[in-house]
Amino acid sequence: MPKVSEAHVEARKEQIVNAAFLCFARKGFHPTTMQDICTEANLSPGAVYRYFAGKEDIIQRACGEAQAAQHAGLLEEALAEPDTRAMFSGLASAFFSHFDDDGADVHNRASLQLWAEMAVNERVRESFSRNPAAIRAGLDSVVREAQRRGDIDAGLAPGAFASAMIALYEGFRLQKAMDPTIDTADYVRVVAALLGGTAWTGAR
Amino acid sequence: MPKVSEAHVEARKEQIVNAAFLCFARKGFHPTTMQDICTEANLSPGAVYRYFAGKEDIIQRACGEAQAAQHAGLLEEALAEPDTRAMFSGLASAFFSHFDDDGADVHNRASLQLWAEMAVNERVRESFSRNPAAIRAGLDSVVREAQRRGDIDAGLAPGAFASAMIALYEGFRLQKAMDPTIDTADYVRVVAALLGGTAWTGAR
Amino acid sequence: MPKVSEAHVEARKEQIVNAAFLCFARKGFHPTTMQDICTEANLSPGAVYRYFAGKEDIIQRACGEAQAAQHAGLLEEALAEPDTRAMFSGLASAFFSHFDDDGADVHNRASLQLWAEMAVNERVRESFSRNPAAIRAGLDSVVREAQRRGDIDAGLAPGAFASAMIALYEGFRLQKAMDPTIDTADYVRVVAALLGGTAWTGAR
Amino acid sequence: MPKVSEAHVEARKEQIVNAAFLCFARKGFHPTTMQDICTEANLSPGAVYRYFAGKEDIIQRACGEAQAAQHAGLLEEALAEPDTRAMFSGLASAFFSHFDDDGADVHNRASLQLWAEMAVNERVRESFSRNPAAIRAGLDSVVREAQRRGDIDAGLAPGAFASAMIALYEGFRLQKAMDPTIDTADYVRVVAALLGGTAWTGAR
DNA sequence: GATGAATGAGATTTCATTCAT
DNA sequence: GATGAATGAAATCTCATTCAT
Repeated sequence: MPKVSEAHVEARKEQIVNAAFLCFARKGFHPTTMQDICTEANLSPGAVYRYFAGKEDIIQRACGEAQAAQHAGLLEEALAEPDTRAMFSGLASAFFSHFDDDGADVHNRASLQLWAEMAVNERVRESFSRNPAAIRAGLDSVVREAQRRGDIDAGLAPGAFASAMIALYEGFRLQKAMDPTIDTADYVRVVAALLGGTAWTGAR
Repeated sequence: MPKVSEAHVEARKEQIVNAAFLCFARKGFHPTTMQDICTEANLSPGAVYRYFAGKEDIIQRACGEAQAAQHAGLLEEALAEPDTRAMFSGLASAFFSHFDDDGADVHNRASLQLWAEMAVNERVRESFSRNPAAIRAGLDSVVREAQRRGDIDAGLAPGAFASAMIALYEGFRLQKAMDPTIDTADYVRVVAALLGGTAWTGAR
Repeated sequence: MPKVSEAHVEARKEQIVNAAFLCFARKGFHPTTMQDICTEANLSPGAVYRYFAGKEDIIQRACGEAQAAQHAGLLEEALAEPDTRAMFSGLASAFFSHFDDDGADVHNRASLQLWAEMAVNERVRESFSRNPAAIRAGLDSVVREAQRRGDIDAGLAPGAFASAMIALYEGFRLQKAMDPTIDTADYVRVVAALLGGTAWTGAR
Repeated sequence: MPKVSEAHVEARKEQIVNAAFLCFARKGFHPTTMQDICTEANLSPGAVYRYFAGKEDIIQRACGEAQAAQHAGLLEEALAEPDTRAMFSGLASAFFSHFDDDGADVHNRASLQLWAEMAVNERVRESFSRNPAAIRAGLDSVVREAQRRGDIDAGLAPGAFASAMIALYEGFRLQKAMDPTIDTADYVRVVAALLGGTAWTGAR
């Protein structure tokens, strides 16, 4: 009896969060009304409030969803790759592989809402800084390893280099959110070339 | 009648937009109330409505402000620089020079709000896509020039390269908005090195 | 879902319109606030807005109510009466029969508000000119019939005669709205006498 | 010095009241804003408040204007006419003579606003019941005189007869306010015929 | 568990009125 | 005297949340 219930509860929560996620991507957090979410989820307000304490709560959960794709796991894999260029281009491929999925633009727009909210809402910022921090730490290790191997200029600050990698990732998402027709493959090639030192063909 | 007005009206609008800008950076567009703006501007609601038709109108003007710094003029200057590396590092310095100004973090947070709003609000998107488009076009020219000189791999799509440059810029702003203590100088060095081909020190 | 709704919705709308009607009669359309209506209806603002789109919408419905009494049906009955005098006095009795009902003065004052609004508000005028037009057409037929029978001077314009009948009706309402103590029975006698040619006792 | 001033003051008041009158006829009392009046009068709010204590005050004065035409003087003249029919038709002509003047429809619509306001606003009602009362009294005398002469059925209540005369007057104005194209001359003929006993051509 | 009608605080906006210039 | 910018109370309307059924 509790087992069924538990599954049911999770299913309902999922249903609501998905609906909310869609609404947020469409209108942003604040312009989205509870009614919007209820309508999208085919549920009554009362039902929604059985599963979530309030709008804030739903935003939190939906934001978690928005971040879910950014699995830090990739980074450990990357470190195992002995060829630095392969490591970088592998990372680029892995990170950008979802950008042409179905619904990726929904995800990108929602992600933007999350960034904006984090900039402004302490609670959300605290909730969601853990994952980015982990990724940043992972990238940091990757950069240090590349420097240790002598492939990346040891004079560059590893943290700043990691920032640049994050910027290449999130900054592209920004642009995709504005115009989903931008070509991802071309972009990935540029990123791999920049990191792998093959973009520059002039004099060293 | 016109004696006081002309200048006075502009001053008042400025005053209100500045107040709004601050509020937006603090709370985001939608959670900011007219009352917040009035309080910040030390003005009554009636006074604000003498100068702006409504909240939407203020958002528009404040967004304009948020973009103002992104002067396309720099790009024409850059094209005149014969040394490609100098061109890139000049651009990087110029673009990032405002990131440690007083109030830069306010600007960054507000900028994030604008991105989020653009993703979601057709009107705002239309109003503000012109400037980014101009910058993108300018960067495109810069990249093509670098390829013509043989300094950048001609096999890379210039538009994608421009996207990467924008990502390095906006993606850093994202991170600064979350954590203003990130070091800008280190970051600029990394960007210049990536673009100028000096980051990679391994085998070509 | 439909079980309660159907009837309940209508009942609520009725309740709100009745409350509004009372308020309008007391203070006029524009000085009546939504809060007045809510208080009178013992409902919260949110509840009222579930049933009506706004104040304008309520005014429309309340105006419909204000007109409801003016049933064009009477006129067809009247045409069937072969004696012209009986026809006129029957009409007079029927039309004025509601003037001493409970709440008639509320109705009269509200009616006045409607006239004033119609004079000034295109939308309301368009919504409510249909019923008066029908009544005018009906009276026109009545007058023509009386002329055909030779009881009313054929040289008089039927439309103008109909106007006079309307004036005797609405003009009395005006006076009742100002002073509800005016005697209706006396007035009906005068109207019947004027129309039936028995008021004048001098030389023909 | 005080003489010029006084004339000036009166001229300004006139100017403002006229502007207000026009606005009231266009939009009604309450929807008309002070700004509307100022604009129409080509005056600033400050100037208007020098001459009137507030909106209420202007409404009062404008209402006075709306009534001004209804000069009780006509009634004394009427009593002097020895022929009752001539008396009635003279009154009708006199009373309705202004209905085709330039600006009569403005006046009619404004008049309607006044009636509506009187029904609802004690202060206005008190201010403006004097004139109608005088007219009613005058008409009463006229009716009694006609009854004394044997021309009007002595069994009819004189007050009710007077009410009918007022109704024929104000009720027509109502209709003119809705549709200014209604023919006045035709209507006056009907009124004179009704009162003078010539409308009924059937058996006595 | 689910529903959706109801609540009521609070947001945006208007406008009569004042007052420094 | 005149101006019109500024005030701020009040009006309309929205929406997160509750609760009887």
